[in-house]
Amino acid sequence: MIRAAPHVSILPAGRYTRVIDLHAPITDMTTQKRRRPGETREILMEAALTLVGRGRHFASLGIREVTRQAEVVPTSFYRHFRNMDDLGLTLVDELGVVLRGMMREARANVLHADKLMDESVAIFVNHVQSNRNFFTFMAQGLAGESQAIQQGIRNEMQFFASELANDLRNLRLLPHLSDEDLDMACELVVRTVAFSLTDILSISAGDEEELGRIRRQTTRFLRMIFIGADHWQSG
Amino acid sequence: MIRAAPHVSILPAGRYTRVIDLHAPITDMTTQKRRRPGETREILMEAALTLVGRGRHFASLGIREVTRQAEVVPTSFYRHFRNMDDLGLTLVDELGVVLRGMMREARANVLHADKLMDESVAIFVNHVQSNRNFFTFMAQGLAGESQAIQQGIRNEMQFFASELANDLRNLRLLPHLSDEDLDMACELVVRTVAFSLTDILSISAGDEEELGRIRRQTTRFLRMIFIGADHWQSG
DNA sequence: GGGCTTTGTGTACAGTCGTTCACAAGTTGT
DNA sequence: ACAACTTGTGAACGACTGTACACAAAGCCC
Repeated sequence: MIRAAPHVSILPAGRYTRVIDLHAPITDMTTQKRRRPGETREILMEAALTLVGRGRHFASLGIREVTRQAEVVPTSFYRHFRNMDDLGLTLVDELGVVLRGMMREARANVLHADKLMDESVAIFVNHVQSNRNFFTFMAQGLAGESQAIQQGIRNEMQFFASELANDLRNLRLLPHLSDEDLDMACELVVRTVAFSLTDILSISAGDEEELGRIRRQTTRFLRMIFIGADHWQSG
Repeated sequence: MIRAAPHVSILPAGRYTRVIDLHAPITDMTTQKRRRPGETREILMEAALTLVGRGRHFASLGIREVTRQAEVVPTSFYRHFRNMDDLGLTLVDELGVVLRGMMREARANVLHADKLMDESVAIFVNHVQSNRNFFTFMAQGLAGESQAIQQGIRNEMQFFASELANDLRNLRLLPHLSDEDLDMACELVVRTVAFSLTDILSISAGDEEELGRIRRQTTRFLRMIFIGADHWQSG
């Protein structure tokens, strides 16, 4: 187990204020305590994601560690979550929001069937880069410790696949495929992209060259799958 | 973080003997201490795998926890491994052995091209079932905490893919594919199978019905990829 | 037999963990 | 305005953590 070095607090033990709001009305700073409702909750989730993005595995995070990163007292955690699993499930929910946003963007931008794959892969890669921590959490969760989180992420992926199948149906691509076969093909697509996710996450954040390689490889994977689907005959 | 219930030791603190060897020469049991060289090392690795198989994530395992499962005193750990990462890397090495065994069996049994996929998938599923803990460790490691373990597993997969490409070349399947394209297709195959691995691990051990569904789905995935590869034209 | 090396053991220490509790401060409802 | 509720705080607990050290027992080499 990799443990962080013993924590040496520079700040005095006590109340922390996360940001200094310059626009706040002038009040007695020493008595200011309350945040926007739900803000601490978000801060805790953000803190967990930050630690995950820093290389830690979600399964190895502890309550104290998260609250420390969030600059909140450990007891505060229980005001918002029952345990780390609970926090993880909430993260899965937000992951769903991120994925839906990605889907929306893909639907809006991918207009020409001939560039469908290049553009979709590009959108995916961009979303992964701008939500790196979220996607790291997703990749970890697929083989994670909590059955519930695992199932949640799996559900998100299946939903994504079925939406993709709907879109392809509407676009009249692969028209000779039965609904079932189209679902299958889309499931394969989503899995392939999800695996590329781990490729992206394994390279350092700014390595454009390697990123291009992954982008090309993923596109070729998808192309091969689509060719297979195009020549597929059910039975 | 999910913690086990506080450990209550039933045995008195002290030396433990893993198995009572009835065929051992009669000796003073109180002075028997030495094991077969390297045995404790194996016991520790086995203990880690057992915990992983029991649902824990490798990243969340601690030295004390592993030694407790191994029925060995915590300090013994350091006689064999520098830390948990070190143990993990050794597990990756053994994982390679398991994978090579699987490859050997596939090569020996898959003689007819027409049944290639069904038989290969069956062999894979069998190996996963008889080495469940190892494969769970593999699935976890793909998005794990340790970069080194992650890279190790990735390397094993790439080696597997390149061996598969060699076999397909020798079998004169997909003869029109360039070496590069064949490698690509095999990489996609290995990834697809690896993802099915997480499916298998997510169902309960004896669920034959669900297992059959996964087997069928994986076979269909592979068939689609091969059809795609068959109609692939490089460029 | 005597020394050297390897392996397992017991003790110990300082630090971290999850969780409980009583209390303070702010928010909301009336 | 006052009560009820929600949220943040600090101290405290017992258990567990990784790791260091000195020592004992067994195998190995000469």
